[in-house]
Amino acid sequence: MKSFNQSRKSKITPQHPRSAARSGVRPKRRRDRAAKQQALLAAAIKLFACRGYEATTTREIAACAGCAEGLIHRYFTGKEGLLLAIIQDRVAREVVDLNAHVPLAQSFSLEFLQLLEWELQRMWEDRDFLRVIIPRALLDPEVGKVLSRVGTSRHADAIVERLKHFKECRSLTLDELHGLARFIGLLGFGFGFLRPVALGQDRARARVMARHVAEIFLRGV
Amino acid sequence: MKSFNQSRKSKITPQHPRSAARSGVRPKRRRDRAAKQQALLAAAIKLFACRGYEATTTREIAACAGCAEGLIHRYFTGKEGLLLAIIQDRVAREVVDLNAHVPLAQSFSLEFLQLLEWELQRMWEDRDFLRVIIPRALLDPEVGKVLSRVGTSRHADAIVERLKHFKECRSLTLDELHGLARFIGLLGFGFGFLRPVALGQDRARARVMARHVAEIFLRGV
Amino acid sequence: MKSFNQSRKSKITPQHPRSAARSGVRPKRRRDRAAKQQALLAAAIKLFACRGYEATTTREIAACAGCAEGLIHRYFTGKEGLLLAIIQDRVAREVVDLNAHVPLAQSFSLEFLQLLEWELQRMWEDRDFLRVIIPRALLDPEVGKVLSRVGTSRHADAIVERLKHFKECRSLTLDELHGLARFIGLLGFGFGFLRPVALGQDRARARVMARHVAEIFLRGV
Amino acid sequence: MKSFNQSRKSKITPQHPRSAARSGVRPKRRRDRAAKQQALLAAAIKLFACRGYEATTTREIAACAGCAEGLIHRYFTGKEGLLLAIIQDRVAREVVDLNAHVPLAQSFSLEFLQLLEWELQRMWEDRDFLRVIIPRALLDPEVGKVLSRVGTSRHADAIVERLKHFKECRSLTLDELHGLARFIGLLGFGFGFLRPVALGQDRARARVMARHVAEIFLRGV
DNA sequence: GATGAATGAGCCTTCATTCAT
DNA sequence: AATGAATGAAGGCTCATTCAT
Repeated sequence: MKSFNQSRKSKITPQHPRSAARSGVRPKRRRDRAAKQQALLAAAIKLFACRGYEATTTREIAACAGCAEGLIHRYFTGKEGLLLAIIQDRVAREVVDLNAHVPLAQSFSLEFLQLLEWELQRMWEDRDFLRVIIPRALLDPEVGKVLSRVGTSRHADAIVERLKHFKECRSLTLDELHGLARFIGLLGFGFGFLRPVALGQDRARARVMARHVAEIFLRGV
Repeated sequence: MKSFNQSRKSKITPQHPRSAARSGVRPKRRRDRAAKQQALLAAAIKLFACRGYEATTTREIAACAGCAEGLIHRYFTGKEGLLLAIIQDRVAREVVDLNAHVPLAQSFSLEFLQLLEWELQRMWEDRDFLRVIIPRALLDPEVGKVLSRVGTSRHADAIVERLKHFKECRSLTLDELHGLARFIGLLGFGFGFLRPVALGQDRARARVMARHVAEIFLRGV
Repeated sequence: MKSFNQSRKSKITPQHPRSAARSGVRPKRRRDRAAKQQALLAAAIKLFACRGYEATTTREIAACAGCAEGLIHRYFTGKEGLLLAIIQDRVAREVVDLNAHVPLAQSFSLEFLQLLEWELQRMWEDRDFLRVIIPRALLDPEVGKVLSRVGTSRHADAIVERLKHFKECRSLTLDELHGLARFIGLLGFGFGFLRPVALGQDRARARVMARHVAEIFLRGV
Repeated sequence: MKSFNQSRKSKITPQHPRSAARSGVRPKRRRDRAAKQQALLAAAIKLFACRGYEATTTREIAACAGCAEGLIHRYFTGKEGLLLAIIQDRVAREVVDLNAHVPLAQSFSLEFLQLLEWELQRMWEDRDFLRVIIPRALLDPEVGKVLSRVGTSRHADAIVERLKHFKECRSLTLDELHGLARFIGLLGFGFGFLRPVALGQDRARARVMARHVAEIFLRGV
């Protein structure tokens, strides 16, 4: 009975192509290997997202990735290892820096709406990953923690830092600020992912709804 | 590579009817269709919630319900039918009447907080159902529609009606009132279900966060 | 492991309605019982013939006979007992007397053709029974013996007796006469049953073929 | 109520590859697709013949063939596919050439008896196949057609060609020649297969009967 | 190292049989 | 006595995993 993170024999060491380039020895081979691993990860996330983890067969994944079924076990020690690798791959991937892309807005309200927009966008872009990981998070607390770190608290601190710049937030405790940041994330999750993806709502409509709720919140009673 | 969920394969102790669990005594089969159906539904939702739909076997469900496997097929025409029955059962069940249980508060603020509390509570109580249905909704658009009706717009109208009683809401359009209801519902879902259940956050802490956000809103930003 | 005939607990005693009429006690009840038994036998032979023994469910038989599934077990001690009962029922049934229906022909040739015609007819009429029993006979030697007694040697002796009347047969040994009788039966079986039923050949055509072969045989080389 | 066929449920001793039957030694799985396919076909025809198609389990077939159950589905797409494969295999197999094995006899009479002998022999050799296919033909018209082609008209043409060499047949029409061939085939089927296999008659006795009929025919009635 | 053929445990489902009503 | 609801053993089949090539 192994826990989520202690992947005993896993050789998942992401094996980035460029690290192979360092040594002149057989770079082709290593590039192939890394390419196949990526192909498997991509195939797996795509199939897990649209069929579900259990309903996807390793045969399908291998076929979709264009390589042999046995590689799933060699590289990732099985189907479940592939799922772990998907998560770790996402965790390892450089999180796109909010601050580098979105300059601070002029006012608290604008900033709030801007952050919401950013979240809506991110959630939509991550939808395949979320479709895979949410069902797992509902089953396995360990996965939930990872999701929490990666998916939810990801920008939380960054958002808190940004909000601190506004006078409206001066009077808020740190706890309240975190609550606020989480709320923005929640709006993003609910209207950027859940409604369009799970509930089949039109995405544009969901976005309007999100702004609607945000505006009510900002205007106050 | 073992399972994520450490209890995935744990034996379910057969829940034999009543206290006739004394060893050696065959449980004297009874004819109680309604009771068996309920037992199966209860066992199924419990197991689906903690192991996932696919990973739960009909054998386990029957054992947990204390009846024969064949009944799943007789009553619900199979495992999938059992899932549908769980959903329909929930849909059909008279939604516990908000108004009958929670008297209107004295002020808008108190009412708002009270409704939030109610939602947090409801989401927590429904957590098993949500754990089952959310993963399905991510795979099957049809299920998504049901979840939309049941899970999201459930109390929306009732909440709107209640809010109308307060002078603070007089100036709001119906759309805005619905936005307000959605706001409460989202807080309930996010902090009453998602955070404690999926992300493993302490429930009390999640509740505090929800109140923080509500208070900021009520106080005005 | 029980043999074919020792039906230990079977109460298959054909229970003819008229034997019930003898005693004035509850004749209705007994008629019902006998009627249900006959209905079950009829339903079973029909379904066994068109779906096969294994592919027919006791549920179907009961439904087709218009009575409860449990009766199959009460009356015939199960599905297999029903099959035995079908066979015994057929064995017990008074064999239609060849001599009473078909007067001796004027010549050997006419007699031969007349007997062939009779066999073709009998086989066709018995086709449902044959469809049931032949597959069983191929599996179980005991059934084969019954079939042999009932189906093949049935008229053999009668036929031999009739053939003895013709001068053409004077020179034949008893063994040869039996061979001849079996040959007539074989023609009947092949062209009266197997070809139309198993090989899907047009019945009229099969009959013509049979006569053709018979004529060649009679004409000699 | 036990089964008709006393050996119905007897365990089939797993026929592990070669003499590696020494206990404890895992049979060192080999890749020999063609051999495994043949082993499965052989096991299936044997078991189908003695237990019947429905009563034979895929588990038994695999055990008897000394390979894994899954292969039945991989190679033949299931139990039914295995049955079809048995039929196709038989159809495809080059019919042992009558002419290559049996030289034309000196006279018509000798040729007739020789052909009869050949048919009796062939039917006996094909008995397992016939035991499998006849019950199927009684259920499925499609199978009937195959049986018709393979089992009945198989040598008809070859026989007709051979008979043409004899002066006794000069005066016969083609139709009559085919009648003659059918006569021989029917004797072969009836006395070479049906009587010994289905009716449990001694094989030698059945053969004598067949010769009696043939001799009567040859001698002229 | 890569491949995919072979394995076999375990799944959902069917259905003859039992037995409470 | 008759019913049909409940039982549970056993079936065909799938598919993650192993391992000969």
